[in-house]
Amino acid sequence: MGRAPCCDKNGLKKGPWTTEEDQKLVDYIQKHGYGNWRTLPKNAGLQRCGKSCRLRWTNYLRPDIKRGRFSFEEEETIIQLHSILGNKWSAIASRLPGRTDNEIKNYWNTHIRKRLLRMGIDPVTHSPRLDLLDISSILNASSQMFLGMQHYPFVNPDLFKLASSIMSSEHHKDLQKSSHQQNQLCHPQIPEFVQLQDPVQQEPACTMFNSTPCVSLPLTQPNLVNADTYQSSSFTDFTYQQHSHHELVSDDWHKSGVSLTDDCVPQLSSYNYFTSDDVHSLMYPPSSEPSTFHSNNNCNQNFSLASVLSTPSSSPTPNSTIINGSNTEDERDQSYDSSNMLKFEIPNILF
DNA sequence: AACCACTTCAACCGCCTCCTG
DNA sequence: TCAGGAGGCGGTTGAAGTGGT
Repeated sequence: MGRAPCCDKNGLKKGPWTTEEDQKLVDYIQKHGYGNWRTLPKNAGLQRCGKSCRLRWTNYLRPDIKRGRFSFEEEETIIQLHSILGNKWSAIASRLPGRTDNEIKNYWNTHIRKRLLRMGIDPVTHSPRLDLLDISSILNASSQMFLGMQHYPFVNPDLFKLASSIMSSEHHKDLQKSSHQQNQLCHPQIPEFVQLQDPVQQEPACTMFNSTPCVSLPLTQPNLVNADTYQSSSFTDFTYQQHSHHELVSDDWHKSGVSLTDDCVPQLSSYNYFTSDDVHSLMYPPSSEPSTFHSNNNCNQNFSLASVLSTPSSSPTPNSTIINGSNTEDERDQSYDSSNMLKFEIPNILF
């Protein structure tokens, strides 16, 4: 359907807001509250589009906005949530009190994204950039991709619970629509939002079990399972990609050492953590050749391209550590060295 | 001091979803 | 059920700021 402009653009001011305009908007909202942005500018005596007023209020004038630098914890949270939610800036912002989606989006694009790229990490997938790796080795290894699944590190459970709750609420209605169909196939204890069906294919997008598609996940967004489930399954974005394009049948799970519970939940045996040396070798490789990334441990076929890792004590200091502004980019890079964020390893099978 | 390149971020644009009549 | 409006969201832009020469 056609969509009329949100406002008559003729005679409406654009561009930076003046202090007078800000004051008018603040005064009006303090007296009458916000809402009905279409009529608000007229009532407030502003020659502005309602959308412009809303944006100005939500991104700048709102009294609860936290201005200033992002703390280390905030940045860590952004990265972890982004690895799960993708560019859902509003969802990410909802978990960072005082921060707006616009601010987080800008910060991601101007700081975090660049840093990840410098580190050879794809900011979209949170995986090592494949264009920097030996593709042939990767292809050869792809058939063994699932063998090391039991060694995946896992997303910080707390963060994952947050993300799960976000996505759960966001997709609640959609899930209500589709879940009853899937429920016939799945165990009743399977949370609704792991039973999504690919709306396009009309078949499970990620069938994990060949005969009984208990868990199917949408292709249009990162894998997301219940937080409690995730503590024992630990998908990464990389595995998501693989699973999305290669149906994972039950044999794969059995071969990989993943046991299936009655709840159709894969059980993983252990979590992996990484030493700071491992991270350092990744972030500061001896040469620009990505293939020189060394596999740090003795777990053969250990494929842990985790974008977000468990950070139970992620904060390097008891108090928030400011990493934006006063610190240089290099210093900020190094600050990751002392945390276990952004740690992943290249499996031996890729060499 | 002037110029240029680069970075930052507020603001805009257009699309999408939800709500209402 | 559907059309249309309102609000929300993510991508993009461009002015202002900053640093280097």
